[in-house]
Amino acid sequence: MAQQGGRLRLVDVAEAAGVSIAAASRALSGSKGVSDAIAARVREVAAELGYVADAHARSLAGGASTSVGLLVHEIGDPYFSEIASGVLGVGAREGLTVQICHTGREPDNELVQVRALIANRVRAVIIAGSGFVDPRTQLAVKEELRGFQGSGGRVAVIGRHHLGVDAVLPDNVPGGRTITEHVLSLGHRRIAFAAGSLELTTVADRLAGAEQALSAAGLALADLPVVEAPFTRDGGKRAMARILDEHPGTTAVIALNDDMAIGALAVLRERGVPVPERMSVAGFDDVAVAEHLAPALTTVRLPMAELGEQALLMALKPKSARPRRRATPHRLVVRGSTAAPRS
Amino acid sequence: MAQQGGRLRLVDVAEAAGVSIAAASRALSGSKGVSDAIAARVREVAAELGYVADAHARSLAGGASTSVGLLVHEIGDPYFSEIASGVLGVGAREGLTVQICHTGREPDNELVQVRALIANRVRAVIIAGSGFVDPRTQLAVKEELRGFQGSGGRVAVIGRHHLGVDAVLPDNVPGGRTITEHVLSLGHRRIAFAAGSLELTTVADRLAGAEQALSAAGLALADLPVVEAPFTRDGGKRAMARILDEHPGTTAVIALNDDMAIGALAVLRERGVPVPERMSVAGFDDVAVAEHLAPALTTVRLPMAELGEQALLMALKPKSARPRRRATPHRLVVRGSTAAPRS
DNA sequence: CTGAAAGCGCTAACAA
DNA sequence: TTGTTAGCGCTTTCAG
Repeated sequence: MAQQGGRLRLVDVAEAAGVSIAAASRALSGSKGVSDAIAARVREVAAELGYVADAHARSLAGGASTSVGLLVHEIGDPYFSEIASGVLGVGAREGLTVQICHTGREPDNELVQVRALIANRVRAVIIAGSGFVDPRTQLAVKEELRGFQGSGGRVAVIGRHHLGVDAVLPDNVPGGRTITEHVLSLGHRRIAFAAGSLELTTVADRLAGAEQALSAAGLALADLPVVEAPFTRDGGKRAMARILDEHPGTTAVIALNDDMAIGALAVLRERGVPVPERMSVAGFDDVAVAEHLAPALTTVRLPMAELGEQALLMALKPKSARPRRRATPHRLVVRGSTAAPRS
Repeated sequence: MAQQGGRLRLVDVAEAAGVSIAAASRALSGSKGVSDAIAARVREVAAELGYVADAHARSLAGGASTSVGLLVHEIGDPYFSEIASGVLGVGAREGLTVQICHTGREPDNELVQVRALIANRVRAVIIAGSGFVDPRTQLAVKEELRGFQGSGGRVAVIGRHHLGVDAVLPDNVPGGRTITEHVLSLGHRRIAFAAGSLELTTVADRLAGAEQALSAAGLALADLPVVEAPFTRDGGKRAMARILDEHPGTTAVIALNDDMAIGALAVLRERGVPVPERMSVAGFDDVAVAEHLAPALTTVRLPMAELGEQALLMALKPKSARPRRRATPHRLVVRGSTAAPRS
């Protein structure tokens, strides 16, 4: 149960069990080629001593790495922390440790972080969060990941294309259509969009869905205000302010994620614009707090934790000939923040 | 820029630069004893080749580990994800990777997770989140951490006592007093507490602060309902339901964290109890969404990201003779969810 | 089935 | 300053 000074090593366990370190290794790593009797004794002794194998030595020696990497934009953002929760859950179940990096929404950090993960010999790298419309933005990362895969590493992405790897894809396009259809069905025509950077594929996809819904209703996205701002709560504030100032006739705002919607609601509250009476607000993601906002937010639910789980599960499977893609469902969740425009 | 099949190793860089691997090692790890000229050339070649040292080999060979571990209760919980954000921020700045584990609020998982972290040769372990009133609960963990420290590992905790290591301590006791004083000052006397498990030191501390405020006002905590439930949104719902059912005269509820407060607000909304007119609700933590709730939540602000930053910074300093403790400030944030009881 | 021995890629003595 | 060499703790051939 106790160990002092120098941590104990495999030799110590082997000696205590009266076997060779090879046998001890096999017993503990679960490889074939040890009698059940010895395996059992070794495991027992190891447990008694509180021995835990050095993961570094293990992976250096060619054993399987027991850790995976997760890269997100910002771990403090509920969207990503819920994804992370899914990843950690599966990781714990599989006996894997998870290294998490975040770029702080600074795309240039991505390369460094991915390299750090690879340097740590993770078995798999999971990248969550929107990619960029311009594929060149991620050339270096792509290159790095190719090398990683070349040496047996696995890669899975969540909500990102252009990378030629296994992917879990949230329903961004259909979701964009769904939420827009909802707002249209309420009777709104003077709709504005609070969008994150148009460079983000997530934003582009959600807008593409919106466009489909609009065309079906005889409207064109190009005729409606699409205000671009950071894909955050603060960006939502800025976008809402601009919509109010520059497009005063607007009756409904579709924010392209919940965080922006939260920011938008804050501005509307400050300015005394009643929601949904004077302005309907819709979000996207359904983060855990969406239902507790004032008013509760109408949004599109994405199964975030599940996204994370699926991605890790996918990354743990052996590589397939062609990249796997797995679409996840979405669901419209109508709450108090949207209503018919007052006539 | 590119590397195929086998990842490239230090030898490759050394050869390409025309120096010994020792020189290359020194140049890249920034140790003393290389001419600037060679150091520069090696670094240049390495960058060109896209070489990244194998962290496992490096740490196995006795070099400093470049990763730290963070253990939280549940990464999807904003309290912890904001702490994690602080840790990741400092980590990135210091060139450290961060392994995050969560127990899923299952204390029994803690030992396994801590061991996994140690097995990964992290330089430091940071444990965030309440400990347990009964010190025996964590005997094994404590033991494990002692061994870790004995072999040079560093440990810091956030909001947890009993562990004899460096600690960043949120103002739980003073904060508990502050929020209770606020509610008392509004004129409430029929106050109920929605508490997480009384086994959690955080809960005990916040209640202790409440007790101070109550005594000062001539009241006794023992005379007031303290409803125990899980320290989560859902627990908040359960606690609120019980308070409503069993203590109908209650005019104010102090939830011992924001998550519980959010749950409480949900139940009050469902049951049509107006807040704050019929019931005041206060929380604790000031998670990012607290200000966007309906009504906005009166709470005690704890600087979560800073907690994480401080803890990592502390853990990166050399061990001190006696454990460091660093208290962080709190601040009462009065919003719409509390008001005087209607007379 | 078992054990002895050869590394995994790197750093840290040690020599030169 | 440089280069040579001995391991770090483990897994994995390879003999026995």
